[in-house]
Amino acid sequence: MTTRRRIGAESSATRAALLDAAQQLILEEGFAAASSRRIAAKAGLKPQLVHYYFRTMDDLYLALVRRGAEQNLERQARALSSPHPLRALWEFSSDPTGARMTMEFVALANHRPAIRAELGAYAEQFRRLQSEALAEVLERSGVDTEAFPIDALLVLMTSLSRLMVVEELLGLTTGHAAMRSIVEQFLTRFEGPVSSADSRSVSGVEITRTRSTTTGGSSSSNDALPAGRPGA
Amino acid sequence: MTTRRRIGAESSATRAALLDAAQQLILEEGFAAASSRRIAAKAGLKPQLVHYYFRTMDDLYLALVRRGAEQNLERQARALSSPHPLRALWEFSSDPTGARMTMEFVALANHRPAIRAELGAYAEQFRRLQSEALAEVLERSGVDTEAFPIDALLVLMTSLSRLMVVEELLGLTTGHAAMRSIVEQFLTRFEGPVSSADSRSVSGVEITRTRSTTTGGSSSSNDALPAGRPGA
DNA sequence: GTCTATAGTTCGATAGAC
DNA sequence: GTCTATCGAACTATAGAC
Repeated sequence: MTTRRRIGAESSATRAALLDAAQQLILEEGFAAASSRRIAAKAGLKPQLVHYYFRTMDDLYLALVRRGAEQNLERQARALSSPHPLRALWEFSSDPTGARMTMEFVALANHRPAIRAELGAYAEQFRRLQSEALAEVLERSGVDTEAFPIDALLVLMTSLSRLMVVEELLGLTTGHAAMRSIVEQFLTRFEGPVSSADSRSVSGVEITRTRSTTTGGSSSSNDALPAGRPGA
Repeated sequence: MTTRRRIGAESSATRAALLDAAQQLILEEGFAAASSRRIAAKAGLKPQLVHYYFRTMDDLYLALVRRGAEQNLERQARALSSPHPLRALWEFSSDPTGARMTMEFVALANHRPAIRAELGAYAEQFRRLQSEALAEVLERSGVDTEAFPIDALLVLMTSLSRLMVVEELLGLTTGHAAMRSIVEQFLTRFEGPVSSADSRSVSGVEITRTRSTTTGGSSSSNDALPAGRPGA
């Protein structure tokens, strides 16, 4: 079926550089701008190299989903094991860069079955991870998981953070301050007030969106698509 | 500045047919598929007509935003004036077709300033309309708007309906049933149980997504982009 | 692993005849 | 208002030399 053609190794630094460039382009100008030519140009490489490492553009996008998802699974695991998992989770999924990246991919997934399948599978993993990690923590905290199941709480937190990020992109902030204050009350009630120790370092959402050269394109060098599960 | 060239009247039936075709294409295959050539083909017209009615593709997309937004403002006004405005609002913003259309446009807006501005403006209008309409109703219903301001409630309802719709597109439904049952409790508490009279007829979200010919392309003939405000 | 060369599409947009 | 004709650009993907 598929025309047999040489394909570069997954471990290649060039390949990683191409993925980095693609990610940056998608974030800055959307998928329409992430063409093989432009990706290569941004990475300082020849366009044909894109097709050497990825048979089709879909393959490239898929690789991007996988890489981002793996990074996020790790980050989320760290967040969930913090002393204040709820708060960490909230901040994690409130990261604008991650939300934007997720948005782009979900829109793409809507019309590309292969990407939808991949994204859906990871989304389930993300939620399961959250669910399991919070189960014991919340029982202890005194949350009434009878009236408000953990999975529902996760849906709630995810949806709120996602929507607010996206609305802010459009310049719409009506009701956001009030909503954030309510969330803050909730977080404080079950995990105590903000301690300057958490947040930042714990959630690990310190996005370096400004890589443009190729130097040192190791697998951990790129930080976009960092927030919550893909699903908003 | 702009090259002067003839532009067709806004009242044209052909123009409406082009917008219909574009909307359908976006819904089915995303913006990437909504090219001038493909839009014309779907409408059974010549590609050049697209540029006769719209100077650029951005102009066409903008016209689509405007038309959809106006339709939605009307629908939402109807929903809000129903005997059960909260429930009507919930069902209105839970419509999958509207959510998908909004998603596409938000992703586009993210990288096209003109569209972002237009979408943002409408989003504000939508929320203001919701806010004003619910103000009196809720005070009466006994909702504690001190602890939970109306605008925050709107953010909450919008975000929940949007996220669940999108997640379902990906095949992820964990926590949805539990969340819906909680929402249902809330709605029942303040507006009573479901009466078969509301829903369907009131929210006006009876989508006719299956137009493919051009016949009768009046301005009210197309029903996509029907749900909630654009903002998720 | 990276290069040159290139086939084959599709795209947005315009000019000008009817 | 709709048509024919067309320019110039961008795109995905492949073959084959180095």
